[in-house]
Amino acid sequence: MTLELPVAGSAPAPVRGDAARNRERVAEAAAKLFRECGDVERVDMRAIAAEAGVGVGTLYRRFGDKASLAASVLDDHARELQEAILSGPPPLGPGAPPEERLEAFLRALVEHTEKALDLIYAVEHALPTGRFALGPYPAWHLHTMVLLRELAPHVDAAWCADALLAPLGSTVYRHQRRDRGLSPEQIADQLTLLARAVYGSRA
Amino acid sequence: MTLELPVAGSAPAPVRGDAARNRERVAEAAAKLFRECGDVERVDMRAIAAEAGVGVGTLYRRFGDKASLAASVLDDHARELQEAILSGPPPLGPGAPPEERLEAFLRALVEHTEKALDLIYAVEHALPTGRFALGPYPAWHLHTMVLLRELAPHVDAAWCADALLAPLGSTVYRHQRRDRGLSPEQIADQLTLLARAVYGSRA
DNA sequence: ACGAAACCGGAACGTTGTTCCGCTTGGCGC
DNA sequence: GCGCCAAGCGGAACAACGTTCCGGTTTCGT
Repeated sequence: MTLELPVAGSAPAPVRGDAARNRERVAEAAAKLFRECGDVERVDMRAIAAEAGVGVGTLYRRFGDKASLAASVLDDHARELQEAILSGPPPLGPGAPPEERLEAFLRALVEHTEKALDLIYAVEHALPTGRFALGPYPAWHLHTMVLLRELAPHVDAAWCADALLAPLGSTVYRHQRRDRGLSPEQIADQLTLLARAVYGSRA
Repeated sequence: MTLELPVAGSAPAPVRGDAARNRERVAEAAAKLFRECGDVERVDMRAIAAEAGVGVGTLYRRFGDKASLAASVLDDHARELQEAILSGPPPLGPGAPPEERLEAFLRALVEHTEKALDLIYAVEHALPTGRFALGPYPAWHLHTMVLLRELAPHVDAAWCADALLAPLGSTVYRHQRRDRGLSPEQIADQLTLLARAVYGSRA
């Protein structure tokens, strides 16, 4: 996550090779078990340690506590999408007109949610603040807000961005997929229609 | 929650007076502690028992487990709103045109969420399925869906109902109130605008 | 008033997140 | 190549939690 930039006057805090290797192993083991079990709370820290082939102390030295481990796992998964938005090819990346970028973004977000639903659901449920505080949400909200401001200066972009992203929260998405039987394509289509209704409306 | 309907051929299972009294006490104590603490997981069952003046065994005999206790507390709080919708005076109850009923419903839901936010947040966060499975959500979704079908036959009413109710999930609402600094009135206004955009749009 | 059935309290059990400490190991200066 | 030592390691130990269990007590129809 952080790049370990050396700060003037302080020791750069070099990371030992085995520590980095173990961190990787733990992150992978945690992601696997969270996904398999479907609920972070039902995954034992001892089980993660065993799966990774390390002791429990190592988990706590690298990640602090269980919630931080979960959060770290979550934004490992989101980084790819993040980079595609910031510097990838249009229409997801910069360069396309706002309507196309917004639609591409919403569809990419549906795809991302679909691909890692169990993991996202498991982690979001365990975080004390839901999805808003940590991880990729602030960036997604900002992106949506900027595009909405171009498309519809007359609406409250901050609120509408939350409202557009709310159906992609893991609990809502999961409910629509499992209980209502909707396909990812149907959800993406509906979401696109909702977005158009928002910026097509006149206050 | 259930009405203890007597089944043909079985004893009606009379409820002893002290049992009913204790059930009431436990529900009140749990609601108080959930609200004060802001997170179900951080409230000890022993603390609820002590606050209610009973033993922990009584909690489990009446409510089965912690999640059921939390769920029970939650729909005690929602029953009032539920009845106002089904048989109260217009525009919340039957008799008003659909646009007015929908708007009144959304505003009432904002008010309800605002009044019991800490409790709702605490309980929803502890439930394994979020808010969808138990409690009042199915009724609210159905109500919204029926009204939307009258107002906008061209949209997917089931999906749009979820989308309209999603910003009222306790995590989203809490985020908007606390982190974004919006007032309940602003949220209700924005939600109303969103609803109008939905049924005012032409597919 | 009396007896049976239902109910009560709280000690006890198993599981979990987290801490702690003695031993091990990797990387740098020589 | 080698030794030093801070950083890292494993896993036993601790505290807190949800839940179960059982001997004594209370309620209510008769």
